[in-house]
Order: sequence, then C-alpha cells, then structure tokens
Amino acid sequence: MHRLFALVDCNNFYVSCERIFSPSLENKPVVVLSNNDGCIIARSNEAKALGIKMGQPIFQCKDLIARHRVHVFSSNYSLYGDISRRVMDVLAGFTPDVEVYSIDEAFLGLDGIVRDPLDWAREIRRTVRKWVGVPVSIGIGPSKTLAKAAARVAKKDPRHDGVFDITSCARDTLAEIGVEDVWGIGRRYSRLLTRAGICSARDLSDVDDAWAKKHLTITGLRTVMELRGTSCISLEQVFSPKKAIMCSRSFGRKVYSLEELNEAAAAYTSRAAEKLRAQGGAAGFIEVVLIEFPFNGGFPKTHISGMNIPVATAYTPELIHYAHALLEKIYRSGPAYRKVGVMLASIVPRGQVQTNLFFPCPEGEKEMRLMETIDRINARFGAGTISHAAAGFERPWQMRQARKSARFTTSWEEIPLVRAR
DNA sequence: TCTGGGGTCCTAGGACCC
DNA sequence: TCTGGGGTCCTAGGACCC
Repeated sequence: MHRLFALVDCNNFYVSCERIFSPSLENKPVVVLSNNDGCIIARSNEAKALGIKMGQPIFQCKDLIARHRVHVFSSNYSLYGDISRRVMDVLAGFTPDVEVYSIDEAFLGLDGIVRDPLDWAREIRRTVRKWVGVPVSIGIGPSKTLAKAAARVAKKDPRHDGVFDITSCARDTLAEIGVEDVWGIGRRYSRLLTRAGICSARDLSDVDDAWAKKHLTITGLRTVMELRGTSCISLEQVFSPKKAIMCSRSFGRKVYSLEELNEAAAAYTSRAAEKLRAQGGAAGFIEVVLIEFPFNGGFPKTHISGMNIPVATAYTPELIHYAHALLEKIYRSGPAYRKVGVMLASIVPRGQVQTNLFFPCPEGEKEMRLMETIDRINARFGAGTISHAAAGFERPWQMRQARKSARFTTSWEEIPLVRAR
C-alpha cells in the first residue's frame, strides 16, 4: 500500500482539448456538449463565471450563450481520447505507479519518489502543459480521497498555482470543503449527512465508525478512514477487464420503424463487440434496451429483453443476429422511440470459452481473423472505415453533432492545415 | 421543441440446499 | 399447536464515479 498519492486532474479537459487546436479560444468562454448536443458537460472558467451550470440543457442558456458569444462544441471523443492517452504517457514517464482513473484523471503512487513531492508535481504540471498542451491540477495526500480533496484546492485557489499538498494541514483544509464535495459522497449521502449536522469534510472525518458503517455502508466507512489519512483504497494499476460492456445512444430524431432500430442496434452491437475483442473477451449474455420517447413529459417507457448465448462469442455478425432477435421481441409499431442500447455481459476470456455439445462453436479461426483485420483497419484509418452493412449507410437516426471539431490527431483526412507566410 | 453515456460496488431479500 | 440453523447463489435496487 502506498503512503503518499497524487491526483492529476486535467482542467476543463474537453475545453482544453479544443483549445489546443484553436488557440484563439484562450480566455474566451467555451462549452462542450454531451452526445446529441443536449447538455453542457464541460465549461471553461470564463463559461463557469457566466453562471453556466454543469449538466445544464443547452436550450436553457441559449440567450446567455448568444449574448456573451460563448463558443459551443459537440463532443469529439476521438480527439479527447487521443489527448488523454498522450497525457497518461507523459505521466508514465515520471513514475510506473500510474492508475488511469478516468479520461481526464490519474492517480500516482509516490513511494519511489525521493524528491520533494511538490517540486516533482510542479515539474509534471509544466511538462504536460508543454508537451501535450493541456493544463492540469495536482493534489497530494496520504490517501486517494485526500489527494482528490487536495487537487480540488489546487484547482480552485490560485495561490497554489495548480499544485497542493494537503498532508500537513488536512484538518484545516477539510473544514473548508463541503461534505458534498468529498469523493465518494454523492447527492443522496450529502443530504443525509447535512441533515445529521455533518456539513464539512472535517465533520465527516470525525463521525463514529459504527455510525458511518450503518448509514453509509462499508464504502462510506472507507471514505471516512481515508479522510483521516488512513489509506484504504489502493492504486489499481493492473488492467481489469470490464464485466459488462454497454453501447447506447439517443437518436437525433424520433424513430418509428423496426428497420431503423435494427440498423442502430447493429451499429451499437458492433461497437460493443469491438470493445469486447479489445479486452480479449467473449460474451455469454446479450441484452437490448429500447426506450420510448416520453409521452406528454411523462416517464419514458423502457423495454428490456436479454438472452444467454449458447457459446460465448465475440463474433460481430452472430451478436448482431441475437440483438435483432431480441429487438423484434420488444418492438411494437406505433410509439416513437428515443434510444436503443446493447449490453454484452457474462464476459469470459476468449481462451476459456465453455463449448457446448449442441451448439457448435460459431467463431472459427477464420471468423476471428476477419474480426481482427477489421479492427486493425479501423484503428489505423479511423473508426468506421469498415462497418457492417446491417448498421446502415445513411443512418438518418444518428445523433446530432452539429458543432464537432475535426479529429485532428486520429484521422488522416482531418489533420490540421498550417499555412506559413 | 430541445435534458448524455458509460461503468462499479454494496445490501437486502428470496430461493434453494442440507 | 408446535415450526432450526446455516450456508450459497442470484437478483433488484440503490448508491456512487467520471
């Protein structure tokens, strides 16, 4: 178990990615939208200052956006994923103890570091900024939860210049942090805690162990211990394969026909299968979720249908075949549909598939070679270079992404042009 | 009119077994 | 009328994260 952790957090990550290729956006209000251009999921500091909230539907702040000339982007995950990988590569150059926690965050273990931690963190910050182009904040503390809290201070308080070590001043610092901002405390728990008179992170660190276990379960007790400086959540460096892989998107417009739903289901199944193969897995269970367009502002009706797959597989055509069968079971003509999703579960490593006497294994060597070749081509020339005909060509159901920037770093066709005079 | 898309873990309770 | 005790497995629901 490490005795000291750092959390590296990219500031306003998606906005920072957009700014790399459009430097004129520096110091201007910028927001990035969720899939389907619905909500605001990233904001520059200038946009935050205007009062634009995280997760806010864009139609609610149209006036604000027009009045202050806020720059608006659709989300561009090819770009963000690639920039993220570059940031993580830089971090890996500083220590082998890296846990990639999310697209824009990583925990580092500091035990092998002999230098002054703050100095070391400042150098990381400078290097990421210079080599990749995104600003980061770094928090240091004796547990992951405290490192998280420290990173928050590093980001919010300009006096620290993006780097903060909470180790010697944890109690005082925690007193300034609301309990709702503690890592592991969500909306529900913060309401419960506030009602019980526990309002700051320090209050939470002072609660009785038995009380914490009773009201917040074992995970909450761990959070409490971590706030006291006892590390309970270790650095997870080993790659852990997903137990379930989900792919679903809202449609760009209402969808009524089974044909279009089938296309979308095929597209999402094929994406999920790609992820499945990337982790070397085969799925033994598949589920299709179909969501209606909410009627009169009511609760949207959801239809779910799933099945066990006779012999676990990662072969896209077979998975699409099942997805279509499941979809047909729950589809009714009439209602407008908003979204379809495909989940692959009961995932086993491909080498350990339990064969079945009555269902000959569908994925021969030839089929898997085909899948691998397609995956390689798509990785090299850009996603969707080769796709399954069942996923359609026109794809009128596809999500809205009206303001997407180019895939500057992952597509040969979209490399930025530089003109020199 | 317009509100994202993934994931994980924990607990309680029921079914079933000896 | 009385009605054990202990274990496993599975599922649904609820909490959290980004």
